[in-house]
Amino acid sequence: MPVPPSGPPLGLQLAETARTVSRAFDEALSTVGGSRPAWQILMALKNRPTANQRELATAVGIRGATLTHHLDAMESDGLLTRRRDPNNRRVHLVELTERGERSFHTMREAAVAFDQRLRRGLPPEEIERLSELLARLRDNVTDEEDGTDHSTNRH
Amino acid sequence: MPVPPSGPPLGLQLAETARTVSRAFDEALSTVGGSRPAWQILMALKNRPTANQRELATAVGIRGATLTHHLDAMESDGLLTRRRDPNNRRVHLVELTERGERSFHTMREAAVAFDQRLRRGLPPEEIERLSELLARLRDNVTDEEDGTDHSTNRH
DNA sequence: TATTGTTATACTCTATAACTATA
DNA sequence: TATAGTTATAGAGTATAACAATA
Repeated sequence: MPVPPSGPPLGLQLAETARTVSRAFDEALSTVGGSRPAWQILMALKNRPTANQRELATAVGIRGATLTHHLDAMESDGLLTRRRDPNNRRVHLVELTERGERSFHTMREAAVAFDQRLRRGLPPEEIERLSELLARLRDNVTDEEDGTDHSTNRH
Repeated sequence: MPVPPSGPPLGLQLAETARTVSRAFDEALSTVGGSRPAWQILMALKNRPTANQRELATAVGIRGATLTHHLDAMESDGLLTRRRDPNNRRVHLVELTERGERSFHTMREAAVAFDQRLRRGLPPEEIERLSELLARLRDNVTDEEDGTDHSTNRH
């Protein structure tokens, strides 16, 4: 079985980078009292105000029960409210509070600062290139049209 | 406060890519009965056979207690043995068993296959470039010589 | 019955603190 | 006392399964 001659497995480098960077990113957020899940949920809410939870969970990439878990914490922190949709009382509309707005902006600043740190020494073309490469990696790992059998229906 | 004009925060894209790719990588390993921590520990062991646990933990980037946790599982799976170092009986030497060797090779194949999937459509120069960019990102996030105050002595 | 969300429970990875055994 | 490792415990993030409320 021919093995690619290229150096250390890309997957490994990537996993390592992923871990290192994610850790630093999480830490940057927790410094301002945030967390990655909260940040992603807040962003999803900014994109679609008064979203229901199914939409949110999908946007954030987690399961409904996991979302509930985070929303409970964020609600008791006063970042958001949940209320029934009058049109369909099964649906809970999630909305940001004033405090949630402020928290979002604070986290956004932390994320931007983190970005600047991350970009140090990388000219814009490189950033652009990296951005494309990352998108490509996501696609490569998400798609399943490639002949080989990963019998993994995405969970 | 000037904010970089560039699109979606790089940190976010990266976190998202990291999560997606890490998840897929973890799944690729678990398909062959492995896991990321086990894989990293096995690799560290291949690099320095009969390492002690302090060295291993450092190589893998986790705490001693966390390593013990994983080693317990791997030992009861028969992948490795721990025995006292006769020269310094405080030290536990960790060594791969036959079965550990096999497991390593299986995981390595899974990692290589994952890599090929990850590389799809990326010519070697791009991979090389990506590899450098990733290293750069790790450095940017690991270093602390940049004026700003992250009072984070690396844990 | 189907859909939306919650509750109960558990798993994985990680960590800190207190402990044991050596030195 | 200092060092190597383990045990006890906890916390964050995630998941599945069973449930309640609504349609």
